[in-house]
Amino acid sequence: MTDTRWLDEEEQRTWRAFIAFSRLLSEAMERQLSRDEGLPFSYYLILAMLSEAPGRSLTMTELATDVRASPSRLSHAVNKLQANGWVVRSRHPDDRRAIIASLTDDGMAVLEKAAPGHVGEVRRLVFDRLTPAQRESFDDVLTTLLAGLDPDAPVCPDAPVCPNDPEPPAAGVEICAAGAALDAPDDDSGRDAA
Amino acid sequence: MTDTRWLDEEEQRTWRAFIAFSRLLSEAMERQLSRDEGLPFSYYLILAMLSEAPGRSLTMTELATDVRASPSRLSHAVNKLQANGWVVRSRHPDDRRAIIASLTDDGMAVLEKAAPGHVGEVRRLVFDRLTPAQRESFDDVLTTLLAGLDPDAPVCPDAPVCPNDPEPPAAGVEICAAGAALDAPDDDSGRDAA
DNA sequence: GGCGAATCATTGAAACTTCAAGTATGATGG
DNA sequence: CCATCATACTTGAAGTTTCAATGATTCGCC
Repeated sequence: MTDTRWLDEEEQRTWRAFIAFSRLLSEAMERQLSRDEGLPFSYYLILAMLSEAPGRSLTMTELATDVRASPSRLSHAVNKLQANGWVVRSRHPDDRRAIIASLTDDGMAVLEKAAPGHVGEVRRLVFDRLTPAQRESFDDVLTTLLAGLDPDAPVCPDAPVCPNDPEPPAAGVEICAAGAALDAPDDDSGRDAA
Repeated sequence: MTDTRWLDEEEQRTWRAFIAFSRLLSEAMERQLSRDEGLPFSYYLILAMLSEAPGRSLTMTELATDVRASPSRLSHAVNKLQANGWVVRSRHPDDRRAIIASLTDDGMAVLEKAAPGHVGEVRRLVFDRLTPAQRESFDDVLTTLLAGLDPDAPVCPDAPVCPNDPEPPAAGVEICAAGAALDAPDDDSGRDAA
């Protein structure tokens, strides 16, 4: 117990900076989305992830994994999103335990409306302030730490988070709305995919 | 609206890595403290900040600023901590609007008990995985970004967060429990405050 | 001295998340 | 076939945070 290896002064400074940054940034993101769209960030993330999925659909379990939420949390959240008409649930054809959540057109519209403001905030608060070298170091550190936190993290090893072209142009609004969807007129094919 | 400057592929990868890291780490910290001490991280932070303050006391506003919580959030949290006997409230001698929150001996004991496990987790998940150069880059990036988020952030400019020696050896358990307090036998001066 | 604005803090309701069951379906083995 | 266990998901209650409204007190100013 007393053999704890405490943090030295520099480590402590770094740690405090991280805590502070992490809180302030997430609050800023929440505030922006909440103010402009009345949407919590975690809900935005769900819509974004669905928008990228083939057929804009995923099972609850897949979706929970993607947004890193507990099954319970996701279930409650989808209840809300469904009540808003942004997501619908349907049975899985092969496994009747599973439920498929799909983004509706209304949900997609909400996401497309929210994306620019959200991306603007990310850019303003983060990327516009970093030199290319800093951005690269940042990425390096995050990747390193992430590996230790989540061994099987499919986060961004080589391939991007989302298997984004095994299907017809998935046309999702990415977490930060890479923009693909905003130009893609219609993939509304709906689902064959799912 | 359509003139949004979207994130390029690298920025997007970095941003997703940050989101993932941030969530996973804070969940890991919460889990560790909750499992071992039944204490939410935000409460731990309040105790830690109080422990570093002169006389182990701060006004609610000062405390809220230090832990970066809203006044309301802090008030609710202190209600809980007070119910546990870890913090007490008292009137400010000079400004009767203000309330002084002070860490009790019981609260200090809880903090000292919780610190080693918490620090161990931080070390294991973060600092043990970074090279000195990485740690330094990380600090640099965080400092840069923090400056933009919180202009008047007294986070760690030159002087450390807490005015830590204007008084008799403050002997606090720092956020990461630098260890000072764990050796400091007694500053229990308690202060007129409590 | 006293009015109005700003500051310090608290409260209750609503929103979100977590925790501990609980239901239903699928897979396994006798 | 049936018992058993694992998986997929939901629910209700409890805990924490946010939001809007409110009570005190102090400060600036005439």
